[in-house]
Order: sequence, then structure tokens, then C-alpha cells
Amino acid sequence: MGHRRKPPSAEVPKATATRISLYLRYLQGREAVGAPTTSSQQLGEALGVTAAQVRKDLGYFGQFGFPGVGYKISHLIPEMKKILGTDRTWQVALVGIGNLGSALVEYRGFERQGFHFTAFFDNNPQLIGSRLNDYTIQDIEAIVEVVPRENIELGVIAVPAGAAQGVADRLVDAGILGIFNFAPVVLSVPVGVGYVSIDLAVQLEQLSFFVTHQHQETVE
Amino acid sequence: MGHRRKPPSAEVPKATATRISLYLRYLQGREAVGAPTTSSQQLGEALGVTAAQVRKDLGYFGQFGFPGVGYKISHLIPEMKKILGTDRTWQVALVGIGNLGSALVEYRGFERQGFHFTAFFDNNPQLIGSRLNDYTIQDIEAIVEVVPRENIELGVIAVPAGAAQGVADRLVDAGILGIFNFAPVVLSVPVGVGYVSIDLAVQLEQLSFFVTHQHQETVE
DNA sequence: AAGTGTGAAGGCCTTCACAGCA
DNA sequence: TGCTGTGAAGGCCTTCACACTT
Repeated sequence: MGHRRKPPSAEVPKATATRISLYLRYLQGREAVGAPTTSSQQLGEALGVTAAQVRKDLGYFGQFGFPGVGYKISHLIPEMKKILGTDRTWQVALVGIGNLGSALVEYRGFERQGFHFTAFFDNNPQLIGSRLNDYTIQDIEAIVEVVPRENIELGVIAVPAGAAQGVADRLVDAGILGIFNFAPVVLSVPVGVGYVSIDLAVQLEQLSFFVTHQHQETVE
Repeated sequence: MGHRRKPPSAEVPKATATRISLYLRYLQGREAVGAPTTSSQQLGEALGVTAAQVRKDLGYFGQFGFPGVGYKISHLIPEMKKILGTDRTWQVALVGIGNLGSALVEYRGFERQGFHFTAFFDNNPQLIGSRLNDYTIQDIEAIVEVVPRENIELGVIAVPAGAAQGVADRLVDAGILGIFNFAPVVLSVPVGVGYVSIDLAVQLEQLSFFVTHQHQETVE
């Protein structure tokens, strides 16, 4: 039995995609300390899921393990990256250069996984024209022109709630493939454009909910 | 039938708690424009869920609606806040005053929902002793002493992955009720302590996964 | 007439359990 | 023997459908 990848033929549970990312993060940590192999049991314990869940998740995408041995970390990492689409780099535009936006630019985790911020937009005249990481901050109006020209595929929205849908519309018009939204509002984007949204206040409310109702919960 | 709250007797689905936050955010937006009522249909359309789902979610906590009329926004908002535990304020400690941590302090959304940062910790001698929002940044070693003294109930971790578990352990020792983790690692916290984790790179990987596999997906 | 509240049905995800391979 | 891969079972969450209320 070997390590054969397959197209994710069957429908993949939403939660599986999230866990694949966590598996990858764990594997990268293990590789860094020189571990050669791991097992569904070990992965599961580290991430708080059952070993069966780990095997099922990986099973959606292929056969990567070796019975009696486990998974070879150096083999599994590239496979996870292919599955997640991070076996390549992505050009990312950031819209909204406020506190949060600036912090995201500095955040090393994105670059480390192959996401490059190569365009910056804001509507503040004070910011437009100034430099950030070797790039010039441009007017939001320029999105429709710049995004296709620079082959930008993903857009991060870090603007106030009231401006977010307008920015999303512009990104969609510009042909963006996916939107990562930090504005505290649910955006409407057409089918075919990827959409992931994080509302930081909502997440903190989850914590107060769990604490208030005494059930510990783990959320990602 | 009227507006009667009940304890969340039955087990509440994990996803329901998330949606309650989104309902609240939407209601606050409607209230701001003076809307008196809303309906499960309207709520559902705005958030991308079915009307039945909305009614079911609310149903876990009580009877808040009026048949033929819908939900009175001014009544529903306080009820949602009680459910989420944000009908009060929370004292929050921030550990890790880097780019992300600093941005979180400035982020208005937390304050708006009643979360107050009232203690700051870092292990960088350059930062310890300097002021942030009227508070002095203290050494991480001081967590165990300061947290109980200042009645701090929630802790936000924004330190590098390698330091996160140690910080979590300190917070737990200090009697913290809940931990909100931004470090890209799965933390182990005892049962009884709330835990919510966000890995920003994981979320962006979700987006590249969806885009790569052509299925649009909405995630929060 | 309009819209909630909720048992029942349905569907999706997780867990189980074990055949099969190294 | 040890551990994966996977059909089958189980459980949880969502959707349906309609009685009931204003």
C-alpha cells in the first residue's frame, strides 16, 4: 500500500479543510525537530480529535500512510500543501491600511505559507501615495485596474463595516478569486468567488458565551 | 405568545452560538437605522442561513418573537447580549504586545462589545514598563499575581507559537476563565477554562483551498 | 394574513470496528 | 504485530412542515 493522491472526488466536509491546515501546521512543527514519522493517533492527540477522524480526513484526498508505520512527515507535508493550494505562492491585495491592516502586513505567518502582499489600497488621501513594503498605497478606485494587471488572486478586506461591501464589489469586478474579510459584516459575493470571514469581536463573544455557560469549547 | 427567556436547557449546537453573535451584529446595524422589527426570513437572508435555522437557533434560548409580527429589535438585542454574556463588561488581559497585539488594542470592535483591555504583558525588557492606554506593560512573570488582583477574567494570547503554551499555563494558574489564542498552535487548557483559537494563516489557507477546489464556501 | 415555535424527517459528519497490508 | 483505509453505524445539526398565535 502506498502514498497515492487522488482528486477530492467525494464531497469534502467543510471542517475537514480546516483540520488539514492544522495537520500541516503540526507536521511542520514535527519536521522542525527532526521527527521522521507520525501516526493518526499522535496527530489526533495533538489536535484534540480522534485518530479515526484524522484517517478519514486524509482519506478524502488519497492514501498517504503506511500500515504498521504511520505517515512519513517529509512526504505528507508536500501533499497537505498541494491539497490546500499552498504548494505555490499567492499574490494578495490588502484593502484598508489601518491598525489591523498594518498588523496583517507585518504578520510573518502569511509570508511563511506563501501568501505575498503585493498591492495595497486605502481611501485615505493621507495614505495614498506613501510606501509600504516596497509598494505604493493606491486609491481604492484603482483596484479594478491594478488587480488584473498585477495578477492578484486574493483580496484581504480590513476596512470599516460600512465600506466593506463596496470594496468586495470592486474586488469581484476586478476578477478576484477569493476574499478574506475582517470587517464585522456578512458580505455578499457571487458564487465562484471564495469567501472566508473573520469577525474578531464575534470570536471574543464566543469565548464569553462559553465561559458564561460553563461549557468549555474549542473553536477554530 | 410572548417573549420569555429560558435557560439553554437542551444542548446548544456549537454553530448556534456563532450565529447568535452574527444575529446580534445584524440587529445592531438595523437598530442604528431605526428599524423597529425584523423577521426570521430577513435575518436569514442577511446572514445566508434559512429562516427555519434562525428560529431554531433562537428557540434554544426562549420565545422572543411575535407571530404575524416578527421580532422587536429593541427587545431582541438585550436578550442576545444576555445569551452571549455581553450584557456586562469583561476585563481582558493581552499577552504579547507585538504588531498583532498592538492592533488588537486599537481595534474598536472589542471595546464596543464590552471587552476592556486592562492589563498588558510581554517578555521584552524594552517594552516592560512602558505605557499603553493608561496601563503599564508588565512582565509575563507578573501574570499570576496581577490577574487575580485586577479581577481579569479573559486572556488574549498574541505571542509566538513557541511561547504560547507557557503563557496559557500561567493564565490558567492565575485563575483565568477563558483564553483567546492567536498563536499558530493548538493549546492544551484544562476542562472548565474556555478556549477559542484563531490561526490567521490557517484561515487564509482555507481560502486558497476553496479557490483551488472551485467550491465557493462561506466560513466564519 | 403573516410569521413564530417546534416535533419529525432528512442529511451530513463523526465514530466505530475490522479487513488488509507492511 | 502495528497501524492504515474504509464501509457501516451512530449522532448531531439542519431543514421541513404545520399547528398556533397575534
